[in-house]
Amino acid sequence: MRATEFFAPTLREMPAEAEVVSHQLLLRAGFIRRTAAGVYTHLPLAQRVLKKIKQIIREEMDRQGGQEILMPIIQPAELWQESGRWDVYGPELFRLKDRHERSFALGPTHEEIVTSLVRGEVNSYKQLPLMLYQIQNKYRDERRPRFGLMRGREFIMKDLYSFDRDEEGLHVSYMKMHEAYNRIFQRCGLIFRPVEADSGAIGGSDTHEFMVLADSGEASVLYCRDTKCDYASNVEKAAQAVREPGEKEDLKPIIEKETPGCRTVEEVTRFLGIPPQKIIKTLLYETEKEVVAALVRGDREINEIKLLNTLGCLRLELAGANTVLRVTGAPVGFAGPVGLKNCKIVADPEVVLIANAVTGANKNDSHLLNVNMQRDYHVQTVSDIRMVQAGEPCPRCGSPLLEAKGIEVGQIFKLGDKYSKVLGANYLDENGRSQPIIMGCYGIGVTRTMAAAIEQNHDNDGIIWPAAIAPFDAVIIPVSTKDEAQVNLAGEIYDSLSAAGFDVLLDDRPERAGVKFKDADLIGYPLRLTVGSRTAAEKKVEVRVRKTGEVTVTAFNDLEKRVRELLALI
RNA sequence: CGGGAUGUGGCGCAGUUUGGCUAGCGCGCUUGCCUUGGGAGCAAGAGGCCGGGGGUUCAAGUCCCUCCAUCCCGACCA
Repeated sequence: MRATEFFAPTLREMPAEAEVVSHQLLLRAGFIRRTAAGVYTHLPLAQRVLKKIKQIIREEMDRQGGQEILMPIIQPAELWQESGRWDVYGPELFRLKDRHERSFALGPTHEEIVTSLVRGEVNSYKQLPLMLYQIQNKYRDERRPRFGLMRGREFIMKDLYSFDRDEEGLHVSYMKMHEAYNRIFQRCGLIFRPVEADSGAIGGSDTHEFMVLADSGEASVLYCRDTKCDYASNVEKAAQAVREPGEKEDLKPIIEKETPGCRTVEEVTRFLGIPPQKIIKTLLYETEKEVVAALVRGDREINEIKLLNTLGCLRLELAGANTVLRVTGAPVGFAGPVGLKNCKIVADPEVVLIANAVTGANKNDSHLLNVNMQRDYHVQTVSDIRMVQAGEPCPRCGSPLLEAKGIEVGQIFKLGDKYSKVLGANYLDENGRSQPIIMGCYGIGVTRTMAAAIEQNHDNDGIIWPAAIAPFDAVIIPVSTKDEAQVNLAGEIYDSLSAAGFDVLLDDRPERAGVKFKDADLIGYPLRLTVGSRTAAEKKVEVRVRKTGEVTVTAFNDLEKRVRELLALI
């Protein structure tokens, strides 16, 4: 491809609408343009990168036995009503009507479609296992699309669905996808981690998220410092390590103490001169069924996802001031478990271990000292309901946990019979018995992976593409387009590298060298091949590695070999 | 959905407070000259329903009402 014919409109200045690096650089370097909020047009550069990512994905899906199909974006409402998600999915589902007033949705995911396909075609255990996938646009009417391609309303996703006879079969399929995902992101040149994750509303099943580590990531990941231990988890899910009971302390008599205006843990610790570890923090939550008091140590934060899973409820929110007053008899800030009635109490295991604790007295401006579980109060449930923090011991090996920010680029999920049951996707086993097909689903955000690669690989000058997904392997820059020797040599290089199978861009624009260098750095070609007066006469080429800035001079005859070597290293 | 901000040539912005006559600047774009190793220089040009609608006024980019769009923070997110 020649730059004079190539559509890659770069911008000198940073567009005002972009905040995150990947968004800024994708716009500036001429990869994308915004069409509507959260909806983008992919220009040739982006399309090239996406093609390479998709190709890697296809190869790895096929290697594990996946078969590519293409399902419709437009999905009939009936199927969604059948699965129950027409009502559950909410406003995030793009809905539309045809001229006959029939309702449709733009697919945010394809469990309904694929399950309905399989239920019609698969009847026997002999047809299982089966893995079907597609790479296609997805639609989610996000409340707030943001960060460019990181969270759009239209995005490209690979989704594979596995169909097995039983849980064992599902586990095999799941591990195949786990392996495939590791290979995919590795091949894309990304630094990532598979982490344990919360399974959300579906509950109970295994799920892993694949996180590209980058400071701009929206998710927090905890992982074991010991590289031999592979524990890594989304903070939402991270379990606290089992703790030994501390030194025994004699139980002291309970005392009520006035603590005027001390509502927060910090205020109470300062007023009473005690460490926050001695405080039981009591938070009231409302679910769709009841009011619940959640107890954690004063220096800890509640993990609402864990609490929600513990309670088995659908909705959970912090109780308002009126509810707190009604249930505890005191304003917000003085709740405690002692004497608390008409309210379920859930405690974190750490709370059990606190001897002579301080809690709210359920009375304005008062706290209780020397409170002890069993003697002074009882709880219905003891369960891990708090956030784990960096530095705490790994639940598997005890080494300290480290924290990192991650961008979720993929998730693999054991669905079980959730969709097969409601949609009636069954097969006959060897005994002629009808059984629900056991399913799994496995997604990769393709456009998000492109953005994540930039978040992880850029500098002040622009993008630094990993070679495997770069739009071109190299750019060839003749310093002066008026120097015939340079132009001819650049042309020869272009022809020979193209013939050797490389993707190369010849920057034949009649621009000054500086302009072409700046654009090359911005767009992020892994290699830059400069043909200038210094070297052209000897038929030599300067090879510059974008990532390291390293420059070497190579004879034209050795260039193909040199390029191959360098690309393999990057 | 709550809070905040912004809409003026392709991009980045000034002008709006205090209404005034022909709407500016930088970059980019076109043509010519010149230049060619890190976004050169000179000259001449093209390009604007000042987000839309309604209103106030002799007069609106500027004031009022309303709608829309976009971005940021939060809440939310199989």
